[in-house]
Amino acid sequence: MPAARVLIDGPSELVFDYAIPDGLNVQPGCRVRIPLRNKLSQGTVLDLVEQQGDLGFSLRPLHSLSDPEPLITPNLLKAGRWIAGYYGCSIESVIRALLPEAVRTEDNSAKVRKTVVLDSEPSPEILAKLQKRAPKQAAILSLLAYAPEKKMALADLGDGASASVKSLAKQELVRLIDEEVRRDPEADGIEEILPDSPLPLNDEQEAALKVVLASLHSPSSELKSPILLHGVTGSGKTEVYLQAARATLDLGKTVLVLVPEISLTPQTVRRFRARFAGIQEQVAVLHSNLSQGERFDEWHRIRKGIARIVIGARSAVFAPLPDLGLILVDEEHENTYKQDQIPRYHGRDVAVLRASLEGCAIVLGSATPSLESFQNTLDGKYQLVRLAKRADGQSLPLIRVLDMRLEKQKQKGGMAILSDRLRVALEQRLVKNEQSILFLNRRGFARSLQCPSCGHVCMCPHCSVSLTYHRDDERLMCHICGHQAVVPRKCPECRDPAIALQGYGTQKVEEILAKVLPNAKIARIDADAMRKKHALRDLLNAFQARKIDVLIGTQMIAKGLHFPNVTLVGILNADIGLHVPDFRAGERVFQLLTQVAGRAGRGELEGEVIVQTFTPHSPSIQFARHHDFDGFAEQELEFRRQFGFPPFAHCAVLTSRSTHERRAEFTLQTLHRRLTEDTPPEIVIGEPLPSPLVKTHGQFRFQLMLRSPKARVLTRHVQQVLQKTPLPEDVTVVFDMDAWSFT
DNA sequence: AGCACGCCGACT
DNA sequence: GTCGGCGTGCTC
Repeated sequence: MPAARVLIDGPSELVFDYAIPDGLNVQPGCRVRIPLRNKLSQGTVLDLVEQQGDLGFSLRPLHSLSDPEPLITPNLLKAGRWIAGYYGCSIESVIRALLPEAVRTEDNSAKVRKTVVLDSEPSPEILAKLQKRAPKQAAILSLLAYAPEKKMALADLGDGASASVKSLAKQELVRLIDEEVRRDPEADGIEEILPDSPLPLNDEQEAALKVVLASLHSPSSELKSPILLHGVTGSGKTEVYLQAARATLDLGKTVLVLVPEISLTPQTVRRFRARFAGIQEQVAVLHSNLSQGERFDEWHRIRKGIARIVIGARSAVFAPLPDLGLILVDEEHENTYKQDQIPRYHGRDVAVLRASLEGCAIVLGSATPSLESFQNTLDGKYQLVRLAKRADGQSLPLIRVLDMRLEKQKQKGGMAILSDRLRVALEQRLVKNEQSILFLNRRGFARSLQCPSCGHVCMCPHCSVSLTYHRDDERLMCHICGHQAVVPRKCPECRDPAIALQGYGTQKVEEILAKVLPNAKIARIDADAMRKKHALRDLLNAFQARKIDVLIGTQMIAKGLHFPNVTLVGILNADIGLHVPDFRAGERVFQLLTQVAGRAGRGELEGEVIVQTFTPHSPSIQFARHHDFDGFAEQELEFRRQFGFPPFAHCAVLTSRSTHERRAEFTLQTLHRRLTEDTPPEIVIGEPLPSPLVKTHGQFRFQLMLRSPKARVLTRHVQQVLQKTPLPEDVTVVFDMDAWSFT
């Protein structure tokens, strides 16, 4: 007799076997109620196992099924096991990601609305009688007669209608039912969606679509390998996605669309709903900002096959779609696909795994592919498809690189924030009534507050960073932990009142611009300006309607935006991020410049990009300037190969943190010592060092980099050491496989 | 002696 | 997570 191996809910990672009572159809992935001690608990069936040998006791039978069918499909369960092994996290933590809280808790249910239904028209006699005796009831009946489907929500019939309805129901003139209503996450505030139809494809798009369709139709194996769609900004990747999605639906299969962040879901949803206007209700949205109710509804609509297109961020990779035919990963290079909490999976990589388990087609799209994905095309593991031209035939924007060292000499004593060239270019756009975007990857007004006589810099008391001055609320703020402080009148150390602002951020640029271009309408988009709900949407709408001339923003404006009237993009300080101690620094700068530059010239008008930098000859900047992805990739891959960095090895980080500096350091040193004993030969272990940002949120952090061409070997080795090393109290150790951030 | 409290291991 | 066993130590 097989038993059910059950993972019990809760943080303790308990796995027990239970006997299966007759007549219960228990499958892996089922949610079950099980007796544990003297109480009932809930759990997830991981496996059906043959009971082997004598355990010395007989298994307790499981109590019942929470849901009649398995909530986790076999493929998703397989993917879950893979994630646990690959990233070195507990299967319980993965199941949590697989089955959102809203779905696993039993007391959630569909939202119902009291609805009044009119089954048949009342006879004129009855109506006449009611008219006299109960005019309110008669009014309700006539309202219902004209309502769509002859039904209305009780709440919509106005205050005090419920007594009348009750009476009508008693006379069997109407029925009162509970109708399930969908809590639509994207219903709120979205303008009416105008249906559109497929656009004609150019040759490149046609060829790309053909490759995707071949993969979609191929029964298996070779042609199913992932497709990397490298399409320059404005090349019309989305149109290829939309037509591929249509073909998938026509096959009776379903589509999963992943976007890098939640803020990008509405625009993607809008495009899919417009294209699939007749079947809008088949488009579901899934991301971590949904309310419990919305998530419950969307999840079950997906599982039942009602929603056949799912659009969402990282966590949507676990959407329980039946008959998955196609996965689209948009902007596949984005770091936001990496989850920074346990389980620390990479959404794109899990998508690739899922595609292979489901035997479905997968397209990774980007204007700046990650070197990992690109190397996979060189190795023949992925297919490479290119869109080198912009869809509308426009050329890519002209990119000028401005040496700010010269500019600084010119503007003697000035901060060299806005070059003459950029200022003139902005003025020209104003005259021509065209729009501009200025990009600066630092918010706030001034980077720090420093005393000119003693050199003291105002630091965050909890983090090893300087506090940023924000003029809006006249405060010093920490961008790591959010700590706020008042601005001191004089130096806290030496009492010199000459303490001064250093560096600049978006707020300062906004102020300078207001002076330089007094007639321009200027707006700023960054985390501070967007604190209000819908602020981003409203501002982008205003920009679209040309009510704003110049948009200043941080990386919030770097991706996905499409504004045909933007002909100038200025990048104020392209160097930020170039000098961080991270082997991906160059790749990141190249991607950012290319993406931001891509916002220019997306309509009829030609675009121009001005890049201000203190290191004009940096390869990332030069390759971006020439729109030369291949050149950049070739050089960067050579460097990565030489030093054994990704994509030629997997890179993991082990971090220890504690409020006690010495304890964190000592713990990591101990782990390092143990890791270097009996190390599998392919693993390279770095030195335990303080993190580049030693202190954050009041905790000291030390880290250790490990590399290996084989991810599983690395994870297993680290897990083994972690398991047998007791950690001192107050020290947390984090293992991050395929880590993306090293700060 | 009787009981409150906290630690720790087991839970199929 | 949660229950219960057990040891400690305080109070009646």
